[in-house]
Amino acid sequence: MPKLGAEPIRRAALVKATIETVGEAGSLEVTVAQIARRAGMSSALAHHYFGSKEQIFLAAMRSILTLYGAEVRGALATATGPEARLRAIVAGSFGVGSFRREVISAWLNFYVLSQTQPEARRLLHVYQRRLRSNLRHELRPLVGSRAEAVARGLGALIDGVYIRAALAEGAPDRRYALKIVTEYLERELEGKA
Amino acid sequence: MPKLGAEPIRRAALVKATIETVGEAGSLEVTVAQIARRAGMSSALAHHYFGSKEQIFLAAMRSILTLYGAEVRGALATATGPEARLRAIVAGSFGVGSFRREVISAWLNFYVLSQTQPEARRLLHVYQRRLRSNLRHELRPLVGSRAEAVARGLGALIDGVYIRAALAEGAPDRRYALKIVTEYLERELEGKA
DNA sequence: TTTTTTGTTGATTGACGAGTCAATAAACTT
DNA sequence: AAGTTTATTGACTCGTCAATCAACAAAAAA
Repeated sequence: MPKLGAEPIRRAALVKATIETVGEAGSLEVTVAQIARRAGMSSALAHHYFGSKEQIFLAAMRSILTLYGAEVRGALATATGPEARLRAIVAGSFGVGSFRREVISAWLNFYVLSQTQPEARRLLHVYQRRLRSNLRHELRPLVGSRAEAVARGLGALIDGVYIRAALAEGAPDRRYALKIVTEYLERELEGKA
Repeated sequence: MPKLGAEPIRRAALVKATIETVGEAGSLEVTVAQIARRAGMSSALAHHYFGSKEQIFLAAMRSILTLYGAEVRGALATATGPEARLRAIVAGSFGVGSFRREVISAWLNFYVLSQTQPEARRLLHVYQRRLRSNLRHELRPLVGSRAEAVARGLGALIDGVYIRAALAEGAPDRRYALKIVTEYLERELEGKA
């Protein structure tokens, strides 16, 4: 029963289902059929819209990165001054949308995918660069020449906290994650002014 | 042509080949046949000694974690005093044996495996706890009540630096990795004494 | 109303890969 | 010498899964 204009809805449903399925399975070794079933359609339809499993994964990854970017931008919107903006970037990185079990787990898996998949790698690089550039920009007036190193450290720490959250049992603790990264930031800023 | 006492040699060869294969492929989706070929034997023999692919992976993971532990202990052997010991732990974490392309990549993949595989998870937990406990122990006299938080931060940062190295192209830069983590440590220690 | 476009799926294909097995052979035991 | 244990592999089984296809249905266009 074709309701026209199904394509965008189907695609979105598949992307959502992919993140959930990969997140729950904790692995990319999920079948297109599993994803499709969760999204309420046949695997044939999933192939019809995305062409291949690879493309489904890439779409899911884009979705995660877009969500992440949106949360950072959202947090940044109301922040003025370098320190506030740095805090906003960090807070945005642990936003309620991104810092969720399945999303974290899916993110980790897509991270691994980036080792093999050129396009996945590209996507990840774009976001890493953007984050580092944002951090560096706000850090410059506060820590001068150390900006680059601190930006890299913060980036790595954020990744590290994510990866650990992926392995921890129970719901990931946003507050605690935030605290760790924020304290790092504060230590680095201490000798400022 | 059975040379007796082949078992330990074969097992070691398979473990080594597994790390190399997984590291190069950047994925756990490698076949037992690939691993076995690289180790110079048939896939049947690999199954004969390990029983299953899963067991092969676990053996490889144990090997990585054992190597890591050995490097940390090695660095610790000559260090006296909390600060020197902390530096040793960090340095050991980026030892020449562990902080190598294939090993890092394999490590990342086994990390992901830990989301699914109970035994892999257990192994990782053991090592994470040991690291944190070591760090905490040396941190206590230096930062007091902050020891726990700093230990967690350091652990996460080390993981984060590893994970980023997995994605970076070219040979991983030990010196730079070490610098980032060491500086974090120094900042935390600054207000000491 | 015929035709085209869009949506949808069950069934099938084709490849691949983990794990098993039977067979072969060299060494070691009795 | 006969029997047992250890080493080793080619061939095979069996399941799984990505991807394709033929076919059907409803809406839109002609």
